[in-house]
Amino acid sequence: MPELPEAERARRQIDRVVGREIVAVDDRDTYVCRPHAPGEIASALVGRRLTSAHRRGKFLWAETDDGGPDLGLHLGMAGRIAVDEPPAPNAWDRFVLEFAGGGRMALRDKRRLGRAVIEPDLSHLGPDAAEVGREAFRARVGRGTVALKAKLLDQGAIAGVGNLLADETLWRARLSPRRIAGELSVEELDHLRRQLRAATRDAIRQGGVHTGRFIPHRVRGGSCPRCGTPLERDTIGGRTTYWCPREQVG
DNA sequence: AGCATTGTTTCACA
DNA sequence: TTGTGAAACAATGC
Repeated sequence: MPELPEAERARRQIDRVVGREIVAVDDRDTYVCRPHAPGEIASALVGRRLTSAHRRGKFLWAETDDGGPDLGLHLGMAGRIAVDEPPAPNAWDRFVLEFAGGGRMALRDKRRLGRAVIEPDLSHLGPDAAEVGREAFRARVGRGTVALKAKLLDQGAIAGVGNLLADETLWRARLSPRRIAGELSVEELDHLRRQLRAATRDAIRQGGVHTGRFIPHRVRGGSCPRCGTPLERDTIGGRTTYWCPREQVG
């Protein structure tokens, strides 16, 4: 599920535990917690409190009190943040904070591609896709010879757009995913940015990227919800891509 | 059985 | 050096 909208909802969950004292940490999953050894994150956090929750693109982090280290979290392909919910039955809680008084916060992730890390490095991330300014968007997205779809997915260009949000945005903007990023006009780039912000805002408000106008039709045999044309399907930028060959031309 | 999957990193290659 | 594309990663669901 996790793209920018899901990550923002996860950030708000983390916000709920700000101020609580951490009394125990389960960091035994050495894949999710790599490169940390078991107990490393625990010893850095036990006794502290989270003081704030932040997000850039799909990456989450929380600051800690008394100059403690930041805790970085990523939802990977299937993760979510579960606050004060009973432990998952299938060992899907890959990383857990337990708080004084019995509450808990878990990174719940079937696929195990999520991450928990101390002092995360965000230097490779571009500006958040929901907040990037017009000039930065033009400069970062409107360059290069890669397909437009692939450019939207490049977290170093702008951060937060995943496969579904990219398809939803391109459909709203009526731009082909195959366009060359560096060949878009300034007008097209500004229009694309506006549609991206709208799609993102709607998805956050309505509960996830699934709730888009295009995504429900994004299946084999699906057709364009505006004009009824059967959707095209191909791999672009390494990801399965659906689009309307009639409206998203060129 | 085989394939696809809403993400990221690494590596080979032009 | 820069950019691009494929593969690997883990696990589940159809």
